[in-house]
Amino acid sequence: MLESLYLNLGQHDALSDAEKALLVGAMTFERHFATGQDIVASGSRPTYSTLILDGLAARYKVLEDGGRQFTSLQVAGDFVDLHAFLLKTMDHGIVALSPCHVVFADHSRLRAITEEAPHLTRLLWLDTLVDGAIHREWIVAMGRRSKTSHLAHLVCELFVRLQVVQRTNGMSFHLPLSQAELADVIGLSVVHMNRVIGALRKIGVVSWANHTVTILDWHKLQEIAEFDPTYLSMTREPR
Amino acid sequence: MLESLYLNLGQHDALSDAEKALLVGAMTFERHFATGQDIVASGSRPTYSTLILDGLAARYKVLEDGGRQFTSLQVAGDFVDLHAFLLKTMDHGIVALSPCHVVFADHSRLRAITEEAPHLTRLLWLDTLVDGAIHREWIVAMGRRSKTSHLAHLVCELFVRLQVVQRTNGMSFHLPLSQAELADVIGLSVVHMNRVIGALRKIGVVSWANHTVTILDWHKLQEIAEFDPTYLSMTREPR
DNA sequence: GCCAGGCATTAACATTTGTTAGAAGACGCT
DNA sequence: AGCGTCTTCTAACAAATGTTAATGCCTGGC
Repeated sequence: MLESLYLNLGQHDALSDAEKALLVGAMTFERHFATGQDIVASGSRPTYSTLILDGLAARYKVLEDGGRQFTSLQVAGDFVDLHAFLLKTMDHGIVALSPCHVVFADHSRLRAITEEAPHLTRLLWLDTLVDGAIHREWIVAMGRRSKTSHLAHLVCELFVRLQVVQRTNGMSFHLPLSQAELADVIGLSVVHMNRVIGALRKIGVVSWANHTVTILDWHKLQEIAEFDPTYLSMTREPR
Repeated sequence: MLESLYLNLGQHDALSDAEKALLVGAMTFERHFATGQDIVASGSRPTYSTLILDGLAARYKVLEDGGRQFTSLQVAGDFVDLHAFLLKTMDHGIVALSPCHVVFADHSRLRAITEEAPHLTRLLWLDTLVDGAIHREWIVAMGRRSKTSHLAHLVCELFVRLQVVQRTNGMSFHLPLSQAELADVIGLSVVHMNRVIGALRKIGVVSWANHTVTILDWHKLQEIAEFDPTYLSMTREPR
């Protein structure tokens, strides 16, 4: 059941069978969320962390004027709120952007892992560190890239992350985001989001229809995005 | 010597004397960096993590067109590259924005801490999680706040963080950043950065001269920024 | 005290991005 | 098939932000 988690953690360093067993042992019940449902509410103090088995979810904050900003996208194999294990209080919400199948890991059992399984603890820590690295890359994209480059970068990142957990299909992947939602990822108005998608299409590096993105020219896309996957730490080495 | 680190980690949960001793034991040599010097180079694979004892530093990335974006500001008591302990390869650089006094913690000794001191490990992990929370707040600011609000938010955040490590002076703090550097924090041109600072001054919530920021109206500043310090996890509770 | 260079500030203009509004298309429901 | 609703896409205009350039200020070196 935890295949996607093994793929995710395992891309950084080898996972032993004992460690896999500990992860399985940390899981409690499963649940399905419908598109648009909140998986974790802002301000809550969860006693479990949520692992996505399938689907797409996002962290977000809402401002007083109603503006919404997504701060991360989470795919299969991602813990959406592993940080809440130590941060305790959620300062943001997490919403399902597609039907999501998730499983909950008890904080008390995660704590036991930190007491007894140092290597696995480091891998879980690392998982949150990669989260941070992705955040930094997003900050760079928001601050200093053109919007076209930003979108191209997002496509590169999602493609690579989805590939790791075997959710790509050739050079295509499913991206169940409306343009309004995408605008809340990039930090744009819907109208301009539409212009930017149009620009990428016009250049001919991606086709984008029916919530399916197909990369037509990976090399050129990567060039536009200045995409360097180093920040995703995809090399397998002792950690 | 590690007072600022104790203040930083200790704001989240109590630190025992044994834990303080472990931290002291992890430290190797100290060093001073001049303003503008790189503390950690992008692409390097450090075998130690760097703790700031005094000074201001920043993580940054540089794009092909020469554009620079800071992804975080680091103050006394912050580990600037604790994440490199597990990420291994630096995907960004770290530069001193003022004269910096730092001390290096050996990765092998940090690793020993993860093997033997679970609670301290969780506190170090937490430190990197707060880093991530700050990143998310920056993403929200870049994507959905007005530039004035973004700057106000930054001032609020820095004031609170500096207060924790006792680097404020009443309602003032030292901010040794040129407007060009500040522009690389917010993601603006220098000219517009100047306009935005002018706007905050005009509203009368801060005075800003000689690299010293004085908050004249905290309540109003917080309101403009929609600043809610929850994300900094400043409550002391079992972790 | 004088000079050079960096920094802050302003102006004028160009470009990007947002807003409002509406038309056309897609999609589920009955 | 028909309907309503959400989504995509466009247009026209408004506002925010970037660019280039010039000015004056301040500070450190001589």
